[in-house]
Amino acid sequence: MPVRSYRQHCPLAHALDLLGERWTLLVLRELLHGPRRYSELLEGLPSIGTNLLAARLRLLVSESLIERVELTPGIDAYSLTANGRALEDALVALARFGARRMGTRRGGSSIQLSSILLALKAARAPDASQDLDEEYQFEIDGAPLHARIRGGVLHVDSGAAAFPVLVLRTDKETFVSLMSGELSPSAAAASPAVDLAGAPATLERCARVLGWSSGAS
Amino acid sequence: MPVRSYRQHCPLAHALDLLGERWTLLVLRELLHGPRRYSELLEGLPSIGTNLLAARLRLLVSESLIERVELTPGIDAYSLTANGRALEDALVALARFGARRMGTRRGGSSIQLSSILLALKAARAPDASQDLDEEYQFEIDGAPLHARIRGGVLHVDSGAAAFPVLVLRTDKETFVSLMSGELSPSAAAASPAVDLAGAPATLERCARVLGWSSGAS
DNA sequence: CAGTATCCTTCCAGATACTG
DNA sequence: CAGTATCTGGAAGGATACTG
Repeated sequence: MPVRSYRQHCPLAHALDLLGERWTLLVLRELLHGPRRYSELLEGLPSIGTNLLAARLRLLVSESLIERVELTPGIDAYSLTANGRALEDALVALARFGARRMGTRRGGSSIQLSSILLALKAARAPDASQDLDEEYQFEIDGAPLHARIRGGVLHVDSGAAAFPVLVLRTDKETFVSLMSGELSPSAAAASPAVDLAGAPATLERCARVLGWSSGAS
Repeated sequence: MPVRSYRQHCPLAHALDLLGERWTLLVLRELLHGPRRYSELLEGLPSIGTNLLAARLRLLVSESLIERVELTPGIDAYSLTANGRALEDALVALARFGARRMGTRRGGSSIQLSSILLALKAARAPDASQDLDEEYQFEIDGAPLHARIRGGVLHVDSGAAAFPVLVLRTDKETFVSLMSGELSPSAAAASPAVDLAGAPATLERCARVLGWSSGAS
């Protein structure tokens, strides 16, 4: 237990005793979509400071929310345990709250791929998408991810889709401005920074399903 | 924006910029179940220190997650705004995580009524309760609260139930040991610290529905 | 690459005194 | 009652130099 505990018999206080320190939840965000090496974590968490990252990893390992794994012989990394994966709902719920008040991008802020994935997971499909069953694939700075809508439920993960109705290749900055509504789907389809396979109308539908602000409520 | 920001364009980082400081989420927990006066908040957050509570309240008001309201003429209090209420899902998700690793009560830890309410909201009804439709009422140190199960969905709130199949009066400590499984429903029914209206079998069912550990998985 | 070690700054806990 | 103001020790955080 951390030295600084709330000392309340409360599930929330207990969770915060564990996770409430600075950076902890962002480290878990980085690991939410697969194992990461120490140096990759440093990249994804600009300005964390090596001592803090090491301290957080030590804590999370000791609480068995994460574990060291051998990625390939000689290369090891950190990976979520089943206990750690149980936090996904909480991270998504917090992200959903944060997304509502985030607005368009602020100058000087960096963009992580893990943030984009989390933002996609935090989206809620509108009621109107109840009867859709299709997949969208994105490639952001070369990294593939996909979203599937089926029965009104959205499922997002990294990796390629099996039968996407749309493939959109672009960079992080452009994708973020698309999500925020700053860049409309039609403008994106025409943009030289975007490589789109699929009809522009499909991209419009995708934007509505994922709640990209230009179309939705 | 706080001085210490993560400066990432990420919905989670954004939420934590706002809520990540110590005490902030616990203040919101206290307000989740109704308006509270400054002195009531101090009671519910032992050891917070008047300056920190004032600082957190100032921040939350300025971000319009809470607002001052006049409870009765001359008496004012703090209350969640609609924006603040949007955090309930996140608090419940974190509490659900915390509950899994909380175990039985630690010596020296205090118990707040708001924590009990949150813990009840974090419960998930088992599949077996799909066909139940009933209400349970609790009175903990005199404060009424209730849980309703219907269609497999659990709804918990403060206040009295309309047609409870069970009324259980006790103190916070006993109720907590009941929730943790330390005290079995049958032992509780016989305990002098508990005043139960309703069949012991009903209390057993209630304990299963609310996931009190002795019966459930 | 994967961390420790170090130094310095900022924040927090706890106490207490004061104001309208 | 509902705060604000001030103080002090200690813990956490930030930056960077260093090591196996």
